[in-house]
Amino acid sequence: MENKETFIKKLRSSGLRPTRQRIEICRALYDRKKTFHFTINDLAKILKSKSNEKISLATIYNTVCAFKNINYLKEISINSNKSYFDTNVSNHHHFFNESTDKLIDLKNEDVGNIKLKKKIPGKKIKSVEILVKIKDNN
Amino acid sequence: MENKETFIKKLRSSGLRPTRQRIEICRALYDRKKTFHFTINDLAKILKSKSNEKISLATIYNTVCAFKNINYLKEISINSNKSYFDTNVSNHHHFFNESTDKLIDLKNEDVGNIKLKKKIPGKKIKSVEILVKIKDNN
DNA sequence: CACTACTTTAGAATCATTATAAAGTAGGTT
DNA sequence: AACCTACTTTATAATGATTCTAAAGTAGTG
Repeated sequence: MENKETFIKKLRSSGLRPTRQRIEICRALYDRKKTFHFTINDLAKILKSKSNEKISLATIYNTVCAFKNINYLKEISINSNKSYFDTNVSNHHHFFNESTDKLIDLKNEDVGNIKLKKKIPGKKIKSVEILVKIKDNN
Repeated sequence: MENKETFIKKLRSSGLRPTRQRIEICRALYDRKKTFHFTINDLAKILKSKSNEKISLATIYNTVCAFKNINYLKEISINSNKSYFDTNVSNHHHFFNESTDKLIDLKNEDVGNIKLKKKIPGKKIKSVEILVKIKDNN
C-alpha cells in the first residue's frame, strides 16, 4: 500500500508536479495489489467512483500520456480504435480475449525466447511484443 | 499478373458478387508482384490514381472488411487510431517503423519458434503475432 | 423482362483522441 | 505573506477514422 508521500516523491523525481489530479490518478492506478490493464474510459470510471472531485477527461488523457512517457505505464498494441494501458511496465506479452476485450498477461517464461534473426540497418528496436488473440470456444 | 476473370471467379467462390468496385479493388491489391501493407487512406489514394471511376470511401471500407472476413486480407495489430492491412495473409510477423509508420514483413524463419506454455481454458487461439517496433537511430 | 436480394453511395453520425485558450496552481523569490 | 511565472487543468471545440442510414443502383435468377 503506497501512500500519498510516496506518489509525491515519485512524481517529483520524474519532473512532474504533484498535483491533486496526478496523485488521485496514481492512487487509482498503483494503490492496489496487482497490476492491471485499462482503457481511458475504464480509468475515467474508476476515478469517478473513487473520488468525489472531478478530473476532466482531458487531464486523464494528459496524465496517462505523461505517465507513459516516464515509463509508469505501458501502452499495448491492439488493433482497435481504443488504446489499452498496463500498469505492469516490465517486459511481457499478452493474450487479448476478443470475446470480452480483456487483456491477460503472459509472462516471459510463458513464451519461448524470441530470437530475431533479421535486423534493419540504421534502426533501433524499441519493443518486441507478442499478442495472442483468443476467443471463446462456442 | 492476374486477370479480371480470375478475380471474378475468386469473388464468386467466396460468396461475393463480382461488382465493378470489388474487381477494381482486387486489381489494386493483388495485381502486383509483391504483397504489401496499406491503410484505408492509402488504398483510397491508389484507387483514385489508378482508375477514373470513383469508388466511395464507404465501399472501400465495406470491401476491405469483407476481404478480411474471407481471408483475402489480414489486419495487423498496431496501436494507433488507424488500421493496417496486409495482402500477405500467410502466418508471419512484422516490424513497425515508428519513424515512418511503415510495416516490414518478418518471416516466420526470422523469429525463433514461439512456444506458448500457457493456455486459457475454454478459449481458442485465433492468432499469435509479434510486433517489433523500431525507430531511426538518430 | 421482372424481381429480389445484395451493393454502392453521399452524407450524417459516432467515438476516441487532440487542440485551444482561459482560469487555476505549484514552487520559488521577495 | 504577497508575487511571479511556468506548468496544469479544464470545458469545449476540432479532428479524423470508422460506421450508419436510407435511397438509388445492379447482379443473378426465373
